[in-house]
Amino acid sequence: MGRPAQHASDDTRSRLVAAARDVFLEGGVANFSLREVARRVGVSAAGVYRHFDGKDALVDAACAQGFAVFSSYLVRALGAGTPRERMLTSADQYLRFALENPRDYRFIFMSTAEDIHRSAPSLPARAGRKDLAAMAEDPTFRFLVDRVRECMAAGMLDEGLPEKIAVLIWSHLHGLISLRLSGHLGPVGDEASFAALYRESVERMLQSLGS
Amino acid sequence: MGRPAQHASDDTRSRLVAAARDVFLEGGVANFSLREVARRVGVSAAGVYRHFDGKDALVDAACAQGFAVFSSYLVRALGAGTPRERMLTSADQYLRFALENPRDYRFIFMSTAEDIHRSAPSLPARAGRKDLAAMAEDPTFRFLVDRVRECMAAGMLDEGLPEKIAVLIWSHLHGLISLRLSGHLGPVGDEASFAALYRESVERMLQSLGS
DNA sequence: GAAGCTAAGTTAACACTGTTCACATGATGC
DNA sequence: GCATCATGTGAACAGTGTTAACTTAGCTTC
Repeated sequence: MGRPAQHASDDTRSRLVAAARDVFLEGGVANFSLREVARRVGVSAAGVYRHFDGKDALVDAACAQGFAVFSSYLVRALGAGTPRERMLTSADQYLRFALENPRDYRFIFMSTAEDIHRSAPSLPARAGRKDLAAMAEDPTFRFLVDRVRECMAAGMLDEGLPEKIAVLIWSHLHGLISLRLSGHLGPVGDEASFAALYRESVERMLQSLGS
Repeated sequence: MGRPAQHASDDTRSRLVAAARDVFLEGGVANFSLREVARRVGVSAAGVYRHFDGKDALVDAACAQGFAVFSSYLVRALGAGTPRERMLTSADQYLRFALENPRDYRFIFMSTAEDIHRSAPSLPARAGRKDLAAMAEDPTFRFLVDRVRECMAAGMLDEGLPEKIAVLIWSHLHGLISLRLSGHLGPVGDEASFAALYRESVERMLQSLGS
């Protein structure tokens, strides 16, 4: 509160994450270079270490900002009138984000912590860390659970564990998008017809989960 | 045929891809090092270039071998008796492969060409390359389309474009597995209960697509 | 105002990486 | 016997992440 400008000149810090984001979106994970980011901001490579613990932390910060953009897409769906419309619009926004920011989407949902960081802890370690407690904080999941819950309350989805239904729906959406983005879904054709397939698939999903 | 041992001593070549696979599975994409592979085989870094065009080609070779392992899982499903059993067993084998070789699964289905290679051509370029023609050769997709087709012939799936149905099913399976592997599915709990959710989900899917 | 402390930056170095080049060497074919 | 060619080598280059020692500007506190 009254503390006098704790992070007064974090200007370069934010310029670093902005540049990191640029570099990242231009070249992907493989081409990401801490030195290149430093170069663009006009600071020495070592200088970056005054603001971040290292390359990984810098990438994390860039990712966090990408996540903020994603949230801005989802939140627009809250403007819709009925629970059903909010659910459908959420799915739409989810798709829009993926198609308009494919690299961000891949980075957030298709890359694992192992891909990004160099440490390679085995799966159990990650699962143990994330299970239940930490997972409840995943904003994407919470958002979707909320949509499911209000659809249940409105009677257009059968009662049940909202988390379980949310998993089913999210998996389906993510699966379609993920396969599309990774190029395994060639025959679907252009973007418009993929979007159509996506919407058709969402409707079918909701219908099959309703009474 | 009669050509005298064109690749007589490709022994080191195959040892290179074996070592590459080891290194890759141990450390993931980020930690993969051509020099490390060369070191393990007992060859100089430059020597690798006698057998591969560079790091990317080496990774490609390792990936191709991983894909062969994947095929060996799928092909086991063909032993089942009825079309329905073959379909369900295929889904089971798909899951088994993913859970027993999570790194391979991620490498094959969750990483994009951009993640692996350093070049970062925009999405349209990739889509153009893979659309329709090349896609028909994707063994995974062909396999699944076959399963769908014979289920249609057996009357347990409604008639329609098998490719379209295959996309729906595959997306669903992949979505579940992908979210599980990337740690976004914490609350589902242990592996056994995830497998149960997976199977339940497959049944539901088939039922909703049947007459 | 002088002294001291801290945040933010520097340069230099280390141990890596992928890649290329000029060179050795051992087997093969004529 | 001699040339060819695949297969290997070592040295070098440019680039990477990271660390250490050093400067410097700004603020606090006597």
